[in-house]
Amino acid sequence: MSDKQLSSDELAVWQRLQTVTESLRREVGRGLRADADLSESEFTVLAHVVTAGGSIRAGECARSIGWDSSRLAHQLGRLERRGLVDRTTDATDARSSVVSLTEAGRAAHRRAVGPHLRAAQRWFAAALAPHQLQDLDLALRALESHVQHLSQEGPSS
Amino acid sequence: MSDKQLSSDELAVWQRLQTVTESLRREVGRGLRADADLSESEFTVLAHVVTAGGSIRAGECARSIGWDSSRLAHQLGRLERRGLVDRTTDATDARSSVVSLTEAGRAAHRRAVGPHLRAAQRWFAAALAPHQLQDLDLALRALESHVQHLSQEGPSS
DNA sequence: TCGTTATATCTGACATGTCAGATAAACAGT
DNA sequence: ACTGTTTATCTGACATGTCAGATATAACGA
Repeated sequence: MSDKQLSSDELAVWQRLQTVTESLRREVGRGLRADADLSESEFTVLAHVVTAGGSIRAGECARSIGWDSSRLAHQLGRLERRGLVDRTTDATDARSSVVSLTEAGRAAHRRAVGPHLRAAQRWFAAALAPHQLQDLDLALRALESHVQHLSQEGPSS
Repeated sequence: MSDKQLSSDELAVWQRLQTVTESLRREVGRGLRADADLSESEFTVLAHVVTAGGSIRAGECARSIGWDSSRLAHQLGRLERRGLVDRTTDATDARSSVVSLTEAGRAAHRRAVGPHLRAAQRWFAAALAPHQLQDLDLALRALESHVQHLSQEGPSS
């Protein structure tokens, strides 16, 4: 389609995006592990189940997080082994499974949400002036819709 | 230190940053695997060795990438098994090991660099207007120095 | 109903990332 | 030289992520 080449400025920003977000993910994940003994991925799943009201079909959960079903299935297996969620087959569609929080899962989420918000404040929000936050949001929205658009159609150019 | 709480706007941008960068990483990585049979991590290591002139001490490589030494050691093990790099002990310091590219490693890097740049153009740069790129860069620089500053001193607030 | 296709989820194999701790060499002070 | 400490790297255990393919159910058409 377009044969424009990447400028060195663009490359530098692209690389900075990678390294900075990777550091952030690592540091915040480390804190969550230390504060609440949950990985970022575990917390994400628990949070989405909580938001859905305590139980949700697996496929819907995967879609809302943005994961493929395999990744979610593995994570659910680990969460189930840890006793934080239950899986039961859906009454109206026996292919589907319904994920629900155990009491321990609810407790783990409660324990994690405060530290998680504080970590986001400390590592992320504290670094940015209001206009920078706004600019960042606009750029991310543009990227978000671009990526969504691209990944729907052809995998290659 | 500061007890400011995260606003819902800030939380939304934080979450968007996570999801968008994760999608980007996944899609670009998928393309690199398809185009050049290299993972993003493998390519990163090869590229840093190339930039260093074809060989580099392991610790310096880890620092330049921003990885801890364990992560690099595992990746080097895999790259060595694939025949893309060699490891030899440094002549001047027997604790240290020197990583160098094999001919296959050089070839793999050559094969990957074009597709990788095109992927960055297609998935990232194509989505952003020049001023958005600039704004994003400024926000990322602010985050970068903030993270670097924080991770040097105390691990907790 | 039967056969085919689509959908929802799971599984196994393997690559990757993180953590704690092992190993070994260099260094510093005595 | 001896001892303790620091530095550079590696290893093993385990959690995570990705891919291909298995399994089972639902949905649809002949």
